[in-house]
Amino acid sequence: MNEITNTPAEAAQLADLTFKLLANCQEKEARLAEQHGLTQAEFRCLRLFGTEESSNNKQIAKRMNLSPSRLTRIIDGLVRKDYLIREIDSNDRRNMKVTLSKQGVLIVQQLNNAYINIHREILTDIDEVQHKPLITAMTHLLSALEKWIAKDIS
Amino acid sequence: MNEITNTPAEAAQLADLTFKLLANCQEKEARLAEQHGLTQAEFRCLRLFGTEESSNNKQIAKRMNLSPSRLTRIIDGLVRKDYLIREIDSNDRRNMKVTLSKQGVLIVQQLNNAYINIHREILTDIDEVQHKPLITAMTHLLSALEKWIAKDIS
DNA sequence: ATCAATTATTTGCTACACGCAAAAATCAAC
DNA sequence: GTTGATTTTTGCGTGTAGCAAATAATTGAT
Repeated sequence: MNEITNTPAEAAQLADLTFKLLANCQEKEARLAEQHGLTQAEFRCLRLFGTEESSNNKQIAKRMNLSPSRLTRIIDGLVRKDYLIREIDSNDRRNMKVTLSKQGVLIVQQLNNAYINIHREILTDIDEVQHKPLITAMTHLLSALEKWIAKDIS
Repeated sequence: MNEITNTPAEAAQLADLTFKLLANCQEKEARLAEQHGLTQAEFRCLRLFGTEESSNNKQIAKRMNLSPSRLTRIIDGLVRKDYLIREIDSNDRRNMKVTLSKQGVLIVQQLNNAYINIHREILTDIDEVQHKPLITAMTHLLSALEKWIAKDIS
């Protein structure tokens, strides 16, 4: 059991901040996805896919923290929209080799640019000397959060 | 049109951070909700409800950024679980007056404590001198994000 | 006082998000 | 070659969410 000694006020503030931040980030992602005719799941899949060569269903599912069956259907949608190509892996015919199509590569680039632009815009609204502290602080928060989540699979 | 002058590297880092933070916070909320036998929507509703006296369907929907019809069903669930009481407002019989039950008050307290405890735990994992900068930075980020979202209803 | 417009809630319908369990196909090992 | 493990897919149930129509109540104009 960890000893917890910091002031509760700070924890309460942080709780409130992450709660509100979560809602706003969700909204932000939903908007961006919609602007590109994608569902949120498809958006996340493409973004996580990134420039990765190719992968099979199960690997992507694991990285996205989703069930393989869910992934099948997300990829269904992206194949229907001609962003992904799904073909049987000739080495192991149980696997589906999933690859970005030409259009897929294109939209991933667009998506990344748009996503980064949003954050560039957001940064213009924050005092420049705060930028590095913000990124440092959030990096710490993220790793602490990841640790908490990993731990709590009790 | 705003001029955008900051370094793209920072924007890309921030994009990556908020993307990952979103996924992790979602996971965190889902866990907490599940531990209390609530769906995520119910969790958010109760948390937003907080210690507020009472409210009607539409007001809650507006605050939660959901449609009134969606709210009807979320409240349905919370009434079935005996956390909320729904009765006709005698002043205006079109309104439903929604109030926390005794059990409701209790679980909201539990929920808040648990939520704050998580963040207290997370803070123990971050250098103490970083706490205030973290909160300051995230407050700025949140207000910048809120501004971006409000603006972009173009 | 009555009737039309407005407002709040609910219900039916639809679409997406997600996981579990069973089925189908393939591989691996004996 | 049969058995067991692995990958994907399909069916089904549940949760999330909004829109449009139906219902009920209020308000306002005549």
